[in-house]
Amino acid sequence: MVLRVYNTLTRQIEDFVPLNDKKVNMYVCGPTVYDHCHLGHARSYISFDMIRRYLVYRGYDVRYVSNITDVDDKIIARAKETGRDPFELSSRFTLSFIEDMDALNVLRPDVQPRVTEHIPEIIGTIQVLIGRGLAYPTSRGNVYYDLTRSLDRVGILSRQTVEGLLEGSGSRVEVEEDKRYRLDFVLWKSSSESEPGWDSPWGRGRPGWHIECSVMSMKYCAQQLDIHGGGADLIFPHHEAEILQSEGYTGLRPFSRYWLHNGFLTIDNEKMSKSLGNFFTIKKVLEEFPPEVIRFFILNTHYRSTINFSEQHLEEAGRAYERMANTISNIRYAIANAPGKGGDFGLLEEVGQARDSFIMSMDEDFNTREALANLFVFSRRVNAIISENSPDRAALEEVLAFLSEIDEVLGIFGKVLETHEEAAEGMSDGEVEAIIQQREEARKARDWARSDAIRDELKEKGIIVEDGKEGVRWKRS
RNA sequence: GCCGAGGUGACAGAGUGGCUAAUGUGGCCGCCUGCAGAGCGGUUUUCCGGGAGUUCGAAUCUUCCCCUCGGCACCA
Repeated sequence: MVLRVYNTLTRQIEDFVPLNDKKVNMYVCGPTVYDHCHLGHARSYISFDMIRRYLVYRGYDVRYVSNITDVDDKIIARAKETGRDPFELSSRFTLSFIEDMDALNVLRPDVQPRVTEHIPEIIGTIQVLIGRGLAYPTSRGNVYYDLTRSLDRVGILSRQTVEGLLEGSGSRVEVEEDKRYRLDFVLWKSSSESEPGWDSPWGRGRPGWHIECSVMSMKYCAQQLDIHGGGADLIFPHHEAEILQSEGYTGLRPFSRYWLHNGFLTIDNEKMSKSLGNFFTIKKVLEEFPPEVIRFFILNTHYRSTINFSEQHLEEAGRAYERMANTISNIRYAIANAPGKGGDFGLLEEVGQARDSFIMSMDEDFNTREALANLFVFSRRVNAIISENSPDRAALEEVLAFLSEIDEVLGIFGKVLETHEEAAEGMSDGEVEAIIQQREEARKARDWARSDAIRDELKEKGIIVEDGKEGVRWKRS
């Protein structure tokens, strides 16, 4: 079976063939840190995290680089508004971002370069572009990319036409007076005294928005990438500018073989925006929902589709997730009571089929939605086998091992799989067990009133008691 | 204006030429249970935006129409 991915460059699903056999160089545009990250960021980085994890699962040697843009006009503007130092602001939100990603179980990139630590490289790259006649400095200390040298490349990713752009952009964007051509984009921007800046051959200034990704991806990945990812909103102009800059610098085409873009996240069917007042930060949502549910919710829609967020949908996802988690806990209880021998009652075959269908779904452009649907089918069958038969321990452990195998990709079952009923504040496991023992005695005596009272009491303390065929089980809610 | 995505059961959301159109949530019924929970089974009447076409066969391809959403020079 071959992995197939949707390539924005060709607008088609293609076989995935890296430049270098099993080696994959992957670069994903990171955030501009001028505020806490929102759910849209979560969507994007969870998607690419999943893609990265799946590539590893399929045996690729992945180098994953994702930047942090820590100097930018938005940061400067926000710093001015709040009277803070721009660097203090950006480092604060960088930490916040990393905190959020850790919470969401997004694996850290192999390299996470910051723009402010790469100013010399950026200046060097711009110098080369000027040397090649692809960029020009102006008397005001700005440097622009000369788009008239690459008009044939405009729209290569975005499918925009020069005419369309000229028509559309004029009304919305103030044209910088020192630009030669209206569509030229800035590589280096001069800074005023009060703005952060670095010395350069063109005077004190800072990098333009697109150049940093070109520079850092080439430095830490390769001159030609296998995968370049980011949100769909970055297709134009950001990624197209990156293509022009990078290819202009290296002379190699294509800059990236595959361009992958995740779809938007909307709130109640509207774009998330501050003016609409429907702006959700990751931190805010984490206050109400566990991270694995947020992850499940996001993976429960194909990464390219628009995903519509609402509390209701997240609650629904929580219930669906619970179903999976219950299956895992059913398996564990079965293991605790399983005979050493006795056969697998078809479990091993189910595992084999589940693995095949997982790979089949994921191979088709990372169809996590279908993969999860298959997993629910698997889950139902396992539950049925467990409740009707008594498969032996080895078979049950095989099921658990499979779930933890695919969780290397999904990253949602960690808590349920790895920890036994985790220690919580209040009561120790022993104390809980002791109280449950009392209830067992009451049950034996058919004192249902007392038995139910104990169960209710424990529930108030966050302990859920369930009576099963094999005996009592309990968990912390 | 230009570019793009999409309209599938109560809701969410896969499927993109061919068995009774996944899966989850919700509703209803049943099994199990002292009860509850979890789980399992069943069920939720014509669910594929509309018309025309291609085809033995279309949610899936072509075409027209209607509607929704997004991008358009520093938003993941």
